[in-house]
Amino acid sequence: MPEGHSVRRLAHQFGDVFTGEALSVSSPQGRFAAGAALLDGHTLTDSRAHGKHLFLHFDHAMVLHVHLGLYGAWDFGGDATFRGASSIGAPRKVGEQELFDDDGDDGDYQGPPEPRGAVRVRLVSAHGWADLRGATTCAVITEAEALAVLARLGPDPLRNLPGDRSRFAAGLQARKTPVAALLMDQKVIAGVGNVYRAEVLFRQQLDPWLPGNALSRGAAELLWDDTAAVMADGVRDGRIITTPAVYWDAGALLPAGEHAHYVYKREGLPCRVCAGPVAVTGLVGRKLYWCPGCQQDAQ
DNA sequence: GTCTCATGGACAT
DNA sequence: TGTCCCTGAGACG
Repeated sequence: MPEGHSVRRLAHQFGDVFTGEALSVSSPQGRFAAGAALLDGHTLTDSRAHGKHLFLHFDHAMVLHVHLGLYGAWDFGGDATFRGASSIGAPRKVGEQELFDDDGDDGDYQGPPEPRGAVRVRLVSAHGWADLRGATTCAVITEAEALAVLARLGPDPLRNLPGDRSRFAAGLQARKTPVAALLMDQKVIAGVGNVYRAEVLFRQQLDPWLPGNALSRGAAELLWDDTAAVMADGVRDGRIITTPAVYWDAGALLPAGEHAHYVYKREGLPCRVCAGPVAVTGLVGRKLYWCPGCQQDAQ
């Protein structure tokens, strides 16, 4: 899935291309027909992200709440006006990765294409369209219900509001759960997924099994700051890159070798720092990638 | 064609 | 801790 950085980019994108526009809302797949009818014809007034949750606010105080889950994705298309307004370029697909669809014919936009596959929701403005597929959550809720969703989420490092760092540090230190599990707990920190979890623990040289309450206040705050920094890079780049440029091939941004990560999906390969083999272990149902040499033996 | 896996999370047990 | 849901891509026959 899109971790928090992708959802933030999506919020920007909806703000840029659809805010202030009356939208036709439909569910080509049919599964969201009732929800679509509640929104159809209304104007998008605001677009917000918190962690992995996206909230599209409409002029009648109803909110489209979307969580992409593992497989969800949005894609976009439109005319020159739409593409010009887009912050991420359109047409685009934003899901597990961002793709540019180069079969788009800029010149003669004829409206949205025939829906392909299972399109849960389609939004259409005068200038463009957006399709949602495969989301875990897609629901029309009230403003109060949206606030309730926010209330059960932890601080979002991409917002990084005053007090968030302390709240995160306190959340870590209050529990004896392994720090690798706490980073995936959206009540502790919102927006981190399996890639950022593994990469940030490596960057901070933290043993994934270290209990939260064994971290010092300083270590917890550094973990927050590094997560905020690397996720902000992800918002800028539109992809998760956690390694510094020294590891990339000369030239463009990450060509041939793909050296974007330190440990994620690199099991068995030599660690970029200590050259020992990167390991993968199951932790609460997910795969945890880490370097025993750097993150355990060194402790 | 069929199977497996994936950057989640809710719920039951 | 296990099970189920959402969809599509790639590996395999």
